Order: sequence, then structure tokens, then C-alpha cells
Amino acid sequence: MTAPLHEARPSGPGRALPDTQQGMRRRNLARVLHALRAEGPLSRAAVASRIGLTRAAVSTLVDELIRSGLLEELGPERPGRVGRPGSALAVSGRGPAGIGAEVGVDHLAVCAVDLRGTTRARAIRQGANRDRSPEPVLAELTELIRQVVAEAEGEGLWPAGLAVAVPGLVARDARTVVRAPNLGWHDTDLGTLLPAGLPLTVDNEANFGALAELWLGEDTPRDFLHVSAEIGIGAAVVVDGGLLRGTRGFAGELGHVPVRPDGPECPCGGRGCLEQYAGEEAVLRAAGLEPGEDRVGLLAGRAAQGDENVRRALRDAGTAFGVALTGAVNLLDPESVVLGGELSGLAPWLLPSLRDELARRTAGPVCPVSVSGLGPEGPLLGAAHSVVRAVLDDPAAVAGQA
Amino acid sequence: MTAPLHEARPSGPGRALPDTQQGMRRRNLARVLHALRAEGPLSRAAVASRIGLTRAAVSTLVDELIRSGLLEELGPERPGRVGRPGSALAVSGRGPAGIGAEVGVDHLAVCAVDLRGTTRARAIRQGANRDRSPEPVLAELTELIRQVVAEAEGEGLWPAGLAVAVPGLVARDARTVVRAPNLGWHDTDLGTLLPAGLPLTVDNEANFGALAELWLGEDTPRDFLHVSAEIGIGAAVVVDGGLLRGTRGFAGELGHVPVRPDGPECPCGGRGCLEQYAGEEAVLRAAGLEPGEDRVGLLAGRAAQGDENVRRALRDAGTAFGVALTGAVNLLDPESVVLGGELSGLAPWLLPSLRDELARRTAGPVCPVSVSGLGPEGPLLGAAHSVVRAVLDDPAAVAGQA
DNA sequence: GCTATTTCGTCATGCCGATTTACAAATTAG
DNA sequence: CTAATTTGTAAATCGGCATGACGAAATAGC
Repeated sequence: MTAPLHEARPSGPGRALPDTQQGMRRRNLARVLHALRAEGPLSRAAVASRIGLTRAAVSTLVDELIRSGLLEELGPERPGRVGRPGSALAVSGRGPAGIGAEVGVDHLAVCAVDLRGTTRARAIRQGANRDRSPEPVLAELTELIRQVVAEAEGEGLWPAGLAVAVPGLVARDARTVVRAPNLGWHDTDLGTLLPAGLPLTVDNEANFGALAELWLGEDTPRDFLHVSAEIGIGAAVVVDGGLLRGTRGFAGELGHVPVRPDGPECPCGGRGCLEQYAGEEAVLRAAGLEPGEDRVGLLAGRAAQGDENVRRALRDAGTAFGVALTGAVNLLDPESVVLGGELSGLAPWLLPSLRDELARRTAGPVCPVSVSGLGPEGPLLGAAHSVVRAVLDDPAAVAGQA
Repeated sequence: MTAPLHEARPSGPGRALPDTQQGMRRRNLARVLHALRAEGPLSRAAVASRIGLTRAAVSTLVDELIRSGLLEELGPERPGRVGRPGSALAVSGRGPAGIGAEVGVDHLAVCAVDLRGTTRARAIRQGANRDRSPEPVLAELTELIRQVVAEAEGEGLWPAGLAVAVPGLVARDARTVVRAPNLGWHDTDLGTLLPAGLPLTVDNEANFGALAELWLGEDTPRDFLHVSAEIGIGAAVVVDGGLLRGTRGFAGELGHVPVRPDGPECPCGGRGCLEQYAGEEAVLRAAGLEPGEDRVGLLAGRAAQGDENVRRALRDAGTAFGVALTGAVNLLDPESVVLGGELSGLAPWLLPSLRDELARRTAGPVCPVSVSGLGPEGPLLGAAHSVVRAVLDDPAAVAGQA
């Protein structure tokens, strides 16, 4: 017999709902929905046995979810077993949709994802946004959003919320961009510049990328470190299936972990931060290349061609990553480290030295480092799916908004 | 309107209980207890308004808690206000007690804490345990435990559980000491060597120290980093009022965060780890002192006397701490950093350079660094209180075990 | 001093949500 | 064709809190 370990606990489905009978019902609605989303079409009886409720209880929950358009009855199952066949239920493909949007440095993207997790509509517009003022950029984005929403509505979906990924720091109100250096934005309230009437969430690209990895990655654990390099170098810390944001929302600043305490000065005030060794600018300089458009593509291209200067620069960056990640892994003991976003394109040349350095500095089993399979799509998908998750976690909140 | 931020959520009272009507009741029992513990004697009506239930509901909850001996009715309040005076309720001082124990390198300690949080019995035995085998040490500890339990029982308390703090790594089963270098123990199951019949939890000294800080410290935030140096240098990461343990339970290894990537070799396999600069051994060497008993006391004494070698050694250690903590703060964005355990005795000479270094490397507001007020008692108190918290978080689990 | 007012604790009642029990429907096994 | 098995639903029950009413015990005002 053991007393409980006092430890941080997960968010889990609907854990924020009030602790009342109504809250319990809402959590049970969420459990039914989650079970059906995770394990394909199931009968009421199958759902009941999976989530530990009775068939009767599940029946009423399912009724409610069907009435709100979140579930569909597919009809009788073709059984190989004895007994009356169940009626298959599935998450609706014509219910609420999560609208995800991304403001990139040189593109805008929007997509719509349904409850099943499939992308049903998308729109992308290339074009440099660096140092354009927010108004025209967001007007363009609004136009794309309208397009995607219209397309989704054409397929019987209705938008349940909008989540926007931006390459910068976002205030905890999830609306205001505090600072986006690569866009030149600061203290911009996106709430007033985007379509009203849709619940809005704005968050850092890196955070959405990590969530995408958590929700869509194959075999992604519930505790990992997601490293990306869009605006500087950022890491998202995922603990027990939730993002660790920090008191001010600034957690994950891997780029300013000291690698060499007496290294070159960094605009952050420190010296020898990881960004001074592995940041985009530093790597370009070390490789002898000029900064310009599509810098990551340039690096990857040259490295693939065998340019030894570029390869050395990337190797050294990997080593610096290894040092910084050693610290992070020692502090957090994550199950794995995932390289995401633009970094995944450079992984072939970064990874060997990174892994080497990490292994050299670790006594026991080495924390595995992998590359995200989502590529540059991560943040956009994470944004759209965050809306979908919100619906799955509390279906009652959106029921009847159709 | 904003969609929810996907983030790690707190444990909170009884969040692990099942999501059923009974679970709800158990959580409400916990809420009543927590309210009474936090805000002194209160009437039923006062409790009701505080936790958001009706007087009627609180009445039945209180009845149950009184029947199980967790609450006491103190009798009518002397009111200055109009209306019938309430009957004051208070957490019982004669109910369950948490038994905390500590296996130190040169002492054993046990204490009993009641639901009110007051220490009601204690026993300490000095004596070096370094490299003694577990059996005799735990036999001695068992003897102390029996003493303390007997004393507590004399005051009408009954032991609800035993929590043991050890200077080493503990497996996630919370019973087995994987490795305690300073004791020379490894893979020792304490469950078989301690009094049976009591729910047992074993954990790292540093973790219990951090929990003590969380529960007993003044103005301690719910997100902080607790640094201690008993076995090497460890940090406990507290997120939203819960410990972050990591996948294998190894989170918080601040001692092996690289400070200088090419620094001296470390037994961990790395180079230039914090421990090579700020570990006990390193500091003693830098100060020109021989290792022996009570090394921390020796350092503090010499420093207080003005020994410049010792002071310089501690200053340098503080600087190294500053570098490592810069990394940690950038990754975790805690509300504060607390120096606890033995470190608190050396704080006067460590802090200035530590704060300097941290400030130098930080652009915005600097993360405040403070010293624990609990001193070396932290881990022992944390252990005892962890049992008490377990009771407060789920009173129904222990009701009727008296 | 007496009454009105206010607040407290408790009871009876009702509501909500899940469980239990029972049963009709739909299938397979023999 | 019957027995067995499983599904989905309806009716009754139970657990838990809310609501509303009431007596009890204090103060406030006359």
C-alpha cells in the first residue's frame, strides 16, 4: 500500500470543468466523444465498456451528442459474433470545424479540420510579410479565413473557433502579440483585426507545433521536449500531455540557455547563448553565406550538395544544441526530444553531432532525439487541432451553436 | 471570448479521484477539510459560502467528517454580529497524524504532524550513517518511529502513514532506493525493512524539501524552482503546485547542467557540470579545506570568520549557480528560485554572485532568488506533511481507520 | 422587556445523473 | 426452430446536492 506521490497532474479531457453533477455530465460527454474519436466507429455497448459507464448512461449521452450534431449513427454493424449487432457510432464529419491559421514570415496559411481530425479545406498565400504592418497582413488573412470557412460550410461544417499561430511572443490573454521580431509587430491585439464572432486563440508557432506533435505524431510520448527554430530557437516543454508555459508564458527559451558562459554577447543580455551558436544568423555567418529569403532552404540545399563549410557550420550548431539539450534533459527528464518545424529540414546534418554530444554527456540511457514527421505543417495543424480538442474536451460548450 | 489554452494543469485537492458521484462527494469532503485547515475555525455556514456549497450539503459533509474524527465541533461562536451564532468547527487535533522520517548522512529524524500542521512529537538521533548497511540503520529508524508513534498516540493521534526522505534516487514505486551514494545503498526496498501496516512513501530529500517549501513557506508561489545540495546538487521543479518528476523520476538534476562545456570531467560522463564548480567537494577543494564531517558547517564557519579563500570559493560557486540557473529559468520561467536545505546556511556568501550572474544574463525582469526559511528541517517536515496532505486531499480514504 | 430582524443549522422535498433491473429486438449456435 | 447471446432502451432506484421552510439563538429598535 502506497500513499500518493505528490506530483503535477495532467489536464486530461475536461479537467477544468466545475466539480458538480453538470460538470460530471459534461466530462462524460467528452469521454464518449474521445473514445469514439480514438477508436473508430463503435457501438454504444463498446463505448460503455471502454469508458466504464453503463450502456444506459451512454445511450443518453450519445442521444445528446447526436442531437448537437457531434456524433453520427452509421447504422447496424456487420457482426461476426453472436448476439444482436450494435449500431455503429462515429464522430461527425459534418459538425464543428477547427479553423487554424498561420502568419509566417513569408506566407499565410489557413485550414479547417473536422472532429475526425481530417483537413477539409485549406488556403495558402505566399508572400513576404516581414516588416509589413499588421493591418494589411491580417486583412489578407481574414480573406483566406473567409475562403476556408466558406469551403468548409459547403461541406456541412460550421466553424467552432479560430486559432492563429504567430512567430512571436503572445500574451497570456491569447489575443495580443507582445513581440514578433521577424514581423516587426509589437503589442498588437489580433482580436480587433480578425473576423469577429469566432472564439479566437492566438499562440506561438512553436507551441502549436509541439501540440501538433503531441496529438498527431506517431508514438509521441506525453512528456517530451519539442525544439523548433522559427523565431530564434524555442522549445516547448510538454509535461503529461500539457504545455508548460511558465509564470509569464516565457517557458521554453532554449535559445538563451548558456552554452559557453564567456561566449559572444547576445541581445538578450547574456553571453554564449545557444542562439549565438545555433541560431539562423550565426549558422549562416559560420557557413559564409549571406542572409536572404528562404535561409533554411539555402542551408539545406548547400549541405545536400556537399558544401563543406555549410556542413561544418551545421555540425557545430548540432554540438551546441547537444550542450544546451543536456542541460534541459537533466532538468526535465523528458521521454524524448523532437526536432520540429524548419529544423526538421536540417536534421540530417544537425542530428549526428547533436546526438553525439548528448550521449557523451549522459551516463545512463540517452534521451532519444527524433525528427518530427509533420514538417513545416506542424504549427498550422496544431492550431486547427487545438480548436478541435477544445470541442472534444467540452462538447457541451459548443452544442447547439451550429 | 477565448478558447482554452492547452496547458499543463494542477493536481489540486483530490483531482485523482474517480469522476463519479462518490468521487464528487470525496472531493467535497476534501474541500471542507481544506477550507477549515486554511482558515481556522469556521461555522458550517462560513464553510459553505467559502467552498460554494449550500449549508445543508456542508452539514452532511461535516457530520461525516466528525464521525470519522477528522473534525471537531468547538461549540458556539461568540458573535459580534446579529443572528444566531454559528458553531465553530476545526480540524481535529486528535485525529490522524502524518509520520515523517529522514535518513540523513549523519542523523536520523522522525516526527509526527497532526492535521492542523503542528508537529506533535519528534525524535532525532545523531550518528554517521555513511556506508552503514541499510538493515541496522533502518532498525534504528524503526525504533525512533515506534517512539514517535507511541508519543503521538499518547496525545490521541493515530498514524495515517509514513513518509521517508532519503538522500538518493528513489524508484517510481516510492519504496525502493535505487542509489544513495552518500549512504552507499543501492536497490534497497525499504518496504520490507520498516514497520509494516503503515502506508509507506519513500522519496528524495530534495523533493520533500521542495514540497515543504510549497506548503509551509511564506508567500511561496505555485511555480518555482527549489535548489538544494545534499546529495550533489538537485533542483525540484514545482509546476502549478505539483512536483515535476520526469519520465524516469530523474527530473531536477541541476548538478549536471553544463556550465562550461570543456570544463573538468564529471563522474556523470559530462564535462564542466555545475557540480564540478559548486558541488561540496569542488568548493572544499577550491577553498583549500579537507573533506570531513559537517562540511557545510565548516564552510559557513570559515566564511563567517572572514576566510578569504573560502569566501572566494563560495563566490565562484555562486557564479556557476548563476550560469546553470540562467538556463533553468529560461527553460521553465518559474516565479522564483528558492535555495533550500543545507544551501540556506551558505546563502549569504553564495547569493550575491549568484544573483549578479543571473541578472547579467537576463534582459527583462530578473527571476527573484530567495532562501528557504525552513532550514535543514525542510525534508523532514515535507515528508510528514505529505502524509497529512494525502489525508486532506482524500479524507474518505482514511476515515474509520482510527 | 418585547418584538422584529438576522443568521445558523436542519429537515423534507425535488432534481439531476448514473446504476440497476427488466425486456424486446436481432443475431448466431445447435 | 429453439436456445443462447448481445444490444439498446425504458422504468425504477439510489446517491448527492439544491431548494425552501422552519425552529433556534443571537442583535436592534422601540
